[in-house]
Amino acid sequence: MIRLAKLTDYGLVLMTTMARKGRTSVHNARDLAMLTRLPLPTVTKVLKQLLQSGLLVSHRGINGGYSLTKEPTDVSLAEVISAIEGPIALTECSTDVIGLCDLEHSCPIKTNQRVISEIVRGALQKVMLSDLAQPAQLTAIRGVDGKLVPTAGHSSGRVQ
Amino acid sequence: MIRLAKLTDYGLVLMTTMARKGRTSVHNARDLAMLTRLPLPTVTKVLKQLLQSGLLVSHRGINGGYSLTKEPTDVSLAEVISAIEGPIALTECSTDVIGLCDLEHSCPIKTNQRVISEIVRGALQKVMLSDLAQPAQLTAIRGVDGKLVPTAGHSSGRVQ
DNA sequence: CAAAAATAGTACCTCTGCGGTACTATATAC
DNA sequence: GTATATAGTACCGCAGAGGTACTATTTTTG
Repeated sequence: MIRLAKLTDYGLVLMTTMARKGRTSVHNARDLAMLTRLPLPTVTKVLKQLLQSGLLVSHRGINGGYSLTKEPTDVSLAEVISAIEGPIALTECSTDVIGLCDLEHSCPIKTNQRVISEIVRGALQKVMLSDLAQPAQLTAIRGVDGKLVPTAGHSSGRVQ
Repeated sequence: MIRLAKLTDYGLVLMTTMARKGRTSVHNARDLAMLTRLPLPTVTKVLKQLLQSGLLVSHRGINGGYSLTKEPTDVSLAEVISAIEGPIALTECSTDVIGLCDLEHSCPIKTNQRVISEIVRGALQKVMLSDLAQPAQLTAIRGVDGKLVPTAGHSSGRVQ
């Protein structure tokens, strides 16, 4: 339902937790599992994915662990999300992969769906990890055009 | 992967197809299946869901069919999407249902995830069915703040 | 050098829910 | 009354998410 996968959610929790301690501090999987109250095997799995996407660096052996490769202010939610669940695309049609859809050549809204994906992706690129790490301060967010937009009661909601 | 379900995609195709013919024209399931090149059983299933959500009105018997309840300019993508797959929420935590998440009381980013969902939902509420029905004319879209934003090459994409 | 502690990588299993199909009931036009 | 359409329900198969287990590798420490 336009829903992030659970593992992605966990990834956001882990990245946020690490971001709070600063880029240079090292976190091992066990401690992160304790802090986040998530099961250890799941935590290690997600950390491996974040590592392979380059969002984390690892250090093995005793006193080893993970740390952020970039400052929390330089990591967007879009990066974290796509690190775990691949490219952000609201429909298969909006990826560049061909042959996935029978309607390939006749789909009437293909181009528009790319637009939709762009809008969502753009919104997620505007929110940084540092924004999530400081929940109390997030009362506004940069809109698609980069300007600040209040997050509460924003605009004409016709739906729900 | 932050992906619309196929059925939702079909819903958008069907609604767009109907929107092109205007609000008052009646479409039966068989013709819509032909037009969209989608399997008839699937088309009828989606139409039923759109009907129950109030986006369509139906007329039974010979010469029966479906038609839009509102003008295409008054139907947002958010409405169509939530009609088929329920409330737009990027994580279970951002719905109002409680008891879904073990972290309920300790989740460090719960409030922020609501914000993320709001941003995405807001973006989808800004795009109307009439925008999708006229693909060639959609070169800009209203941003989160309501201002027009070009859809091509817009802004600093750090990801992908 | 050996043991302990951490990550790296792979493989596997379970189970939800999406996607698709079939069937029956009901309403309407002629 | 018959043909044609929608209304509603129930069912099935399967991909993929979520979770687990096991082994290999690296590094610190005594």
